[in-house]
Amino acid sequence: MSSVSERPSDTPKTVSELEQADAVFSALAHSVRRQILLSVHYRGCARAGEIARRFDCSWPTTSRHLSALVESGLLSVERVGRERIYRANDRLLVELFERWLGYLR
Amino acid sequence: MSSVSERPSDTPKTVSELEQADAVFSALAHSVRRQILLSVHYRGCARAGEIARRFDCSWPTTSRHLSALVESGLLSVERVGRERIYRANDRLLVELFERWLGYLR
DNA sequence: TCAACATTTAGCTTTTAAGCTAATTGAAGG
DNA sequence: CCTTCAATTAGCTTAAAAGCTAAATGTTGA
Repeated sequence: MSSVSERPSDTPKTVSELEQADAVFSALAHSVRRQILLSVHYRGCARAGEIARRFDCSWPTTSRHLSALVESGLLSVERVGRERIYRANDRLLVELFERWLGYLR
Repeated sequence: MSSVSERPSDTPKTVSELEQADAVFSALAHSVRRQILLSVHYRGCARAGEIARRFDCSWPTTSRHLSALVESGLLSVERVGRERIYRANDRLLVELFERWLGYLR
């Protein structure tokens, strides 16, 4: 992980960090995705079908929200047989929000 | 501020709280808006022109980003003569992120 | 092997967001 | 007054996101 010296520790560091922040904030911009994220977090893990059943939109639409969350790094998937199990990567969001709380003080 | 009883303190409470979260997360979804927000925060306050000059996009585009930030509650404006002075409402974002850190634990 | 199942991908339409230039508003100062 | 200046609003185009249904993929179990 490259990091430029002479820079205060409370500002964004690497390009990839910026790109990831971008992906994460974009993923969080949709209410259904935020609900999915919290719901997966609270359960520990969830199959795609469980999640899809819980929302008003069609399964393909939810499926796309899931991909967006995975691409942003907020969720990860594991394939188990014909099912896919989603898990929340809490660390990523915790670190991002703590970094921002740092900026704001 | 109305709040329903019998509800765990670490879940969203009111409709307006949900709506505001929605507005805030949408506002944060654009990289330029995040930069504006942090830059106003660091300076304490800034005139529209100072902000507009600092970004690649046209002044009207920046102006719209500013409105989005104001509508979300993340910035507030004060009119002084023919200038408008923007200030960051840090509390809002701090509270939102702390609430989320609460959800994630 | 084949039907049933879980889920995603394709392909499409509609909505929303982002950007620009030109026009407008409204205050300041000669 | 009238010009200049700060900034927004109008009006438009393009691009991106969100939603749907139908088709495809890949797995399981009879």
